[in-house]
Amino acid sequence: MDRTDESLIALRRILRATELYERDLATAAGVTPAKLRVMQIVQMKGGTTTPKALATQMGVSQATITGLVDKLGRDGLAERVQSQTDRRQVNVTLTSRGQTVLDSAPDALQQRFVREFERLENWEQAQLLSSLERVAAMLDARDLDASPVLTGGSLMAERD
Amino acid sequence: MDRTDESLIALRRILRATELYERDLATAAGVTPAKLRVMQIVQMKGGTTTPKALATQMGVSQATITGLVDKLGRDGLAERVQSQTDRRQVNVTLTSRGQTVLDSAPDALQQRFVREFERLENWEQAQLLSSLERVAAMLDARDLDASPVLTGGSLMAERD
DNA sequence: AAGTATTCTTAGTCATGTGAAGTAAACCGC
DNA sequence: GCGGTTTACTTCACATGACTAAGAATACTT
Repeated sequence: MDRTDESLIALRRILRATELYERDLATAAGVTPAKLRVMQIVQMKGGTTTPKALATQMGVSQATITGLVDKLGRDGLAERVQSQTDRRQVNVTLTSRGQTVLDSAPDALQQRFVREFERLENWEQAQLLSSLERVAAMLDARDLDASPVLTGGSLMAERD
Repeated sequence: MDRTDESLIALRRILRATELYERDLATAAGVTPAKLRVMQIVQMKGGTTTPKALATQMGVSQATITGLVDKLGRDGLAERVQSQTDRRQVNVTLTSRGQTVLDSAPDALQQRFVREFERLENWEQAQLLSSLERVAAMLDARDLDASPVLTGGSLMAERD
């Protein structure tokens, strides 16, 4: 078996481990993965964002975000506030309960990766970082030559 | 920003890119991601496997596999065959149409990663492989001390 | 042979995602 | 400032993927 295959296998293990772990973590925190992700992004954006931004960030449609925000609202974890400057817009913010829940539900990757990573030697950390960024760039490239045509709609849409 | 954070960001980019890409690819092939995954695993296992093995491999319950195999059957992409040796067991195989579809829907990671990977210098490949395996080991539950219980039902979330 | 364990399916439920169609506000050209 | 277009979001109907609980059939163990 060559290195390409082995690398792919390692990559799949990473994806799989993360996916499974995220599910469990969300269950433990009493929120579903998608809702947790929304809350994390809201926090990351400084405590308030629009559905539009959430949809872009998460790579899903606005309709999906509407549903998630509805549920977060019902759970008392987030709120909608009409924007003053543009009344079409809605700002999503966390309630204090939402904050609490979020703080108690550490990020899946965070939890699992950080602990191990910080245990490594300096040079190892440097090498891992460099490799991960390399791989990310390889996968994330939006300017793929001869990229296979995928779906209708703008696939090459967004990033961050 | 320190290396830990940067590494996490890179890791997330990898996860996100893969997730989005997989969706598009499955859509383009006319199958859903989960069904595609099932077909890929069947092929990987040499053309036939049991639901049990699929469930384990995918990290999902058997009931889920039953549903997916039902749908693949309805679509004419896979078939169930009673095992001769153990009549509780079922062997899932691809139909020839299933084969065709699978061949025309290259693996998401494959597609995107291989092309870039094989372009790298020898030493770079070696380093990436080593790093990826390292990260996979870090994330993989099996290798974690005090790993949180992952299986169904109650999860005692541990906090550091 | 009886009891237990394993493999799979069925049934019911829930979460996540979509597209299409609708509403309301903002923007643009004149 | 009016009319048309674009943008931001919601609603609705529906597909997919996942779970648990319970059941049926077969195999294994003592």
